[in-house]
Amino acid sequence: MKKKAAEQPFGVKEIARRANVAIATVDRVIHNRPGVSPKTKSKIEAIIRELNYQPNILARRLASRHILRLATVLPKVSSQETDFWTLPVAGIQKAEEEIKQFGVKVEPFYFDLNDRKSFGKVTKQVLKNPVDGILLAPSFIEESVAFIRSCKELNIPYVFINSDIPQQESLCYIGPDLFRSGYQAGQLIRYCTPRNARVLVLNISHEIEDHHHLLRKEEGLRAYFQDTKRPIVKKDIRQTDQASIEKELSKALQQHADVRAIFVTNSRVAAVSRYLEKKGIDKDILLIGYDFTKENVSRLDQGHIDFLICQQPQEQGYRGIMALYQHLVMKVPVEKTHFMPIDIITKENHAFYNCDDHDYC
Amino acid sequence: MKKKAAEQPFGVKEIARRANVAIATVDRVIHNRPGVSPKTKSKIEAIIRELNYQPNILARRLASRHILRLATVLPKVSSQETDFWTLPVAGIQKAEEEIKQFGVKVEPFYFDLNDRKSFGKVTKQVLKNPVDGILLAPSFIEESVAFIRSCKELNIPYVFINSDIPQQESLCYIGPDLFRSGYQAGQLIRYCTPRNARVLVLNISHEIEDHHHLLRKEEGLRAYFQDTKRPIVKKDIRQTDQASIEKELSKALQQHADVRAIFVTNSRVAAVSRYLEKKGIDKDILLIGYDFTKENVSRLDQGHIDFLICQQPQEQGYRGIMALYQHLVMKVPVEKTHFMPIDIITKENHAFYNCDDHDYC
DNA sequence: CTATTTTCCGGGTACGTTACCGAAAGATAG
DNA sequence: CTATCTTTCGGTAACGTACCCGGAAAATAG
Repeated sequence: MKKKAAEQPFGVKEIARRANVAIATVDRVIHNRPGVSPKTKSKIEAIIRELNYQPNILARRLASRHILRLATVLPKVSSQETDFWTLPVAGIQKAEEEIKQFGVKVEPFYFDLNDRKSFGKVTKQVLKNPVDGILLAPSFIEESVAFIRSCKELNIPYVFINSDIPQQESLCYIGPDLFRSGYQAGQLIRYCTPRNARVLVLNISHEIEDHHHLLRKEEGLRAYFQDTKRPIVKKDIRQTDQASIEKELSKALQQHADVRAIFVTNSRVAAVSRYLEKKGIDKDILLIGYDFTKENVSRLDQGHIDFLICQQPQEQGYRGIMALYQHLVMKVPVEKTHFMPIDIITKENHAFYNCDDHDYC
Repeated sequence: MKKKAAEQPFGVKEIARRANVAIATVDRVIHNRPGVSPKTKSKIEAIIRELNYQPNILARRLASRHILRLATVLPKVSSQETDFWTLPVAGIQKAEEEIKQFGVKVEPFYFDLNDRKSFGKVTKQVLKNPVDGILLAPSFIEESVAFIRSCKELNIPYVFINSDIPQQESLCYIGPDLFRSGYQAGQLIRYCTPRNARVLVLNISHEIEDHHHLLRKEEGLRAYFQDTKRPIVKKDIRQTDQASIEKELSKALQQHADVRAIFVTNSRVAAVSRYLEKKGIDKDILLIGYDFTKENVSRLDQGHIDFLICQQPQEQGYRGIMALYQHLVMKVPVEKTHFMPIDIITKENHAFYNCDDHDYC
């Protein structure tokens, strides 16, 4: 049951012995601190490479008096519009629970998705505190770019979650591949509707950045039907309240009476389903949308929504924090992109969707 | 950036001080070792409760000279039959990589799924070594029950993976909910075939235990169609080579020419798809099967299989090890069952299925 | 060449636990 | 009552790393 651990891994002590220096000196070169002559420094570095020295994380965290502070910058959870962000937040908390033993602390900051100014205010707030890493949902592109410029100056690593801003040298991106998820929706529609049934794409959002986000999904869908002559129409709805959605939707359906499938490019699909149910046409039109929100799941369960495409939101939060942790504590390189699986949720399987991370089972 | 950690958590030192004893004595009661009088023991225990003492895992692992040995008992990977188990093994390795820093070592043992005697031999082998925890795929029920009886006597915790033996006081079960996955298959079939198209259920396996395993899926499928008058036929195939499968399958299809959907209750679906392709009827019959094996994915990609139902095999391995780790190292209670999500894999999304855990993307 | 600064480095303590060794009690035997 | 064993406990060296402090050597100034 109990045995001595294999003494394979060498420590600073062995390095110091071989280099004929003190442990403190080895420590200095490991942390790239000044006070070491170039000669001894290179000698020690050579030995470190030779022994393939791997610092003992436990001892390191134990001896270190620091605590790592991670900040999350996410949209406020608004139960009225969509509670999508509750799940990433849950994942973040789970991650924090796991690693707080290791001296990591997570401090959440929230901005208002309907108020781009709030984003700037919150990010300014973040940088006032001492922070070692940032998890960011870059909902507003311009403001985000400005923010991460500051981060770069301060040498604070940041990871993007849920939507990406490419070429911004983030530590990594964690979230969906938007194009492929639209492509996936295309496949579901092809399987479940007649060959030439019309498809209606609905982008429901009043923020322009977010809109760009939705566009990629639409592109994916169109790419799937590229070679077929499937009729596809698109409708942008800029007001996200139920009444406006219904009005616009009604107009669109009047104009195209042959619509047999609706692809809502975000989590507002519940509002659409309510309209279809009211009109008694929810069984005639295939309805596909996004995200595992409470309301969406409820309406999926009642049969008013056919498919929900999800991207493991709580896992995104969990991995976002863990990526920072891996980078800052474990000092291991992290992959640049973590595309989440494209999960297809139905009435039948929703109860089992990541059931161990929350209370649905 | 750097600050003193909150000194909130009390350690053994503080406990010793308050109890007017030495640290060693506190350590003795913490580990329930002999050599402490009942009086001082209860006094120390009271203080521990009062302070809500949480041991520092890092210091504990650092100071401990022990290494934890976990054994995995899984089916051998046979590329000929099915390489299903490569993914759980990958997950296990990933977990080991993550926690070997903490003094955990994983030692794999493999048995032959086609030879129940090998199971007994391997498990005997396992108990010869010193082992602190076991991850077990209980493919052979009787033998497994005997094995875990020994484990219980030796007080070694064990977790079941991929298939469960209920009421066996395992630390936990990690794997699919078989019934619900069959139910899910029903839903896919309803969506993708005409209302009264016949469904053929294929159980392809020559081991009886395994068969019982498959039966639950069939039950799920039938449960889905319970109220409808959907015609369903079932065929058991006891020989798993391609020729036997084709012979039996051909017989079944001759007998029921109106079959429009085939539900293969395990990963042998590729063999079926090969037959359908050969006969040129792979486009006429909806084919649903299980598991993300290389061959299955390849044939899914070529359009010969329509859906694969998967249960995150690598995640199962990962979580299995982590559950033991959580229990043995972190000493936190683990949930009794981890039902994995029921993932629906298609030509369109397979490339994104847990792509960060292996090399498919 | 001496005085002062700068550069470089070693000693040593701390982090919270584990676990070994041996000492002081107490119990038992003779 | 002494000798021996047993129970109960305290002191303390590790574990591998971080980091402070002070001292020697080297560089610069005077």
